[in-house]
Amino acid sequence: MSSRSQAIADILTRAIIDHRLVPGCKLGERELAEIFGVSRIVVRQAVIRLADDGLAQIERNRGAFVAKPSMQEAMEIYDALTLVEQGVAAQLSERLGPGGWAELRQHVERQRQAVAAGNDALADVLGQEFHSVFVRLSRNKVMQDIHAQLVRRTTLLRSLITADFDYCNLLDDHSRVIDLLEKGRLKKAMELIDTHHRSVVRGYIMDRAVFPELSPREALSPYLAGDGDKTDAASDKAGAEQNGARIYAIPPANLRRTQAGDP
Amino acid sequence: MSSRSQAIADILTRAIIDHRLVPGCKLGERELAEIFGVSRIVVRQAVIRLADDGLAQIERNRGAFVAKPSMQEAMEIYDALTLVEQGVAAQLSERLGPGGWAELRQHVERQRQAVAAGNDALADVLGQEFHSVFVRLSRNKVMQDIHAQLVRRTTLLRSLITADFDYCNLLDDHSRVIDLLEKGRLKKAMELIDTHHRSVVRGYIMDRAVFPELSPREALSPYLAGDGDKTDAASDKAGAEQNGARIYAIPPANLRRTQAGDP
DNA sequence: GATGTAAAATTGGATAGCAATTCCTGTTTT
DNA sequence: AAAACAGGAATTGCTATCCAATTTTACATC
Repeated sequence: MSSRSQAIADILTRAIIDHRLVPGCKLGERELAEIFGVSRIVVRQAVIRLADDGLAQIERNRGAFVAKPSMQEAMEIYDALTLVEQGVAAQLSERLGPGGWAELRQHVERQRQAVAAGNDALADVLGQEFHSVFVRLSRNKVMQDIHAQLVRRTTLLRSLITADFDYCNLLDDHSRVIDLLEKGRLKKAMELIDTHHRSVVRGYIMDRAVFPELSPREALSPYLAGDGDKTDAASDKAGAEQNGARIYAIPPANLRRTQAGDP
Repeated sequence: MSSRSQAIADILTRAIIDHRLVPGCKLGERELAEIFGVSRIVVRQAVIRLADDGLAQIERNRGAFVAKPSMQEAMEIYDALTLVEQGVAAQLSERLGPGGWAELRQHVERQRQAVAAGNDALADVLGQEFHSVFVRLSRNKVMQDIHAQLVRRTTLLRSLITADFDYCNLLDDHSRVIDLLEKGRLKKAMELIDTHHRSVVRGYIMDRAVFPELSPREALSPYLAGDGDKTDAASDKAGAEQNGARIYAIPPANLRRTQAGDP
């Protein structure tokens, strides 16, 4: 493995995008150091990584907190995401071979099955992953990293937001984008990507607690391997094994019946 | 000021984009700590920031080095930059008001004057800045940060590259892009952005030392405020005061007569 | 010259400690 | 009772020193 601080940064990132660490939550050095069983310095390095990623904010002499983006910043993030995905769409519409389209369709199909099976958590994750698969097909690792970062930030946004509108008309956006792109109707596809994101962001209402604020110790306990204090939080919130990858996030009630994970 | 490690990361970044610290250069903790007069830990934190930015590579138990991107990665970076700037162009063509176009033209004009005056160093910087101004007009800070990071990485690339082709036909690309966009000829403008970057990257020849490898101490001496050991490197390589901002980079001979700073 | 081994140097991390700043709390004042 | 204040507790940012693991270097051997 690389460095300890990277490992811890990864866990914190995971906890944030799982909505277990919510915006504004204090990331105290001493507390985290104790939780992870490392020195304060390692924690600090991990937090620096999070801050560079836009997931944490460091205030001098006050410490680090899970980032709490403003509505303005939320819109900018979605704008940037739209721009990136539209650009990738343009590239794919020219360059993608049959295998690529097939992979995308297969992914959508898997998600559809998950929805049909009522496995909301899985559907949620697959809905997010679609966008990553999409970008991965551009075969540009730099672009992938940028996109992944933006997606993480949109996921963070969803922690402090209630999306109280009808998601149903977004359900088929993914497959429609694929169809349009493969047919070469790029402009239409790009518009769809735009409205897709726009309708998501329009539904946002901020300044309203959506996810419960857990203490860092509660929030992080499911991710700790050895010394798992088998607290309540670990057993009833985490779980859901799929494809060898653990899926910790279970969307809360207000997102359950929808395609909420979709940026 | 924010943190000490951030300040040091900024200086190192500056030194890298000024081609004073070249790819592959070892960033030893002890050495840098001594140079900056801080503890090793602060240096490590700074280097983590650089690594997150793609400007350094950290190898476990071996230390940090200025990043040495492969040709593949170089092309991906330019592809990503193209994608971003095309996207911004599309936004600006719809949304930008007269004041914005004027600002862009004014910037180009300043660069033209610098070229005419033979101030290659300034022209170089202005050529780079144009792209940043362009993106700033999108009024999206998130996008700006992503773009700035990509520009830094292209600048890093130019450290290990010789651009031995004719830049002359790129000289007016900026103003042509402005003209096309203002006239609503978006597609043409996007093509021009693409060919602009493509012709730059096509001229690259890698695996050839372009900039001399200085020791970190030599490379960093111009940036240190107080304890400036007035070594030779400081006096003959750095300087050039302009607009209140110090411009340390003087392009070497092979880039001098061109618009080399242009990503 | 190639190879193997011991010494030196370097990294990643732990720990203890210190000045500066911020937070908290209890008291005083209005 | 509410506001203002003061001082101690807690936290951060950083230094210094130490240690194990790993890598690099130097040297000796084949």
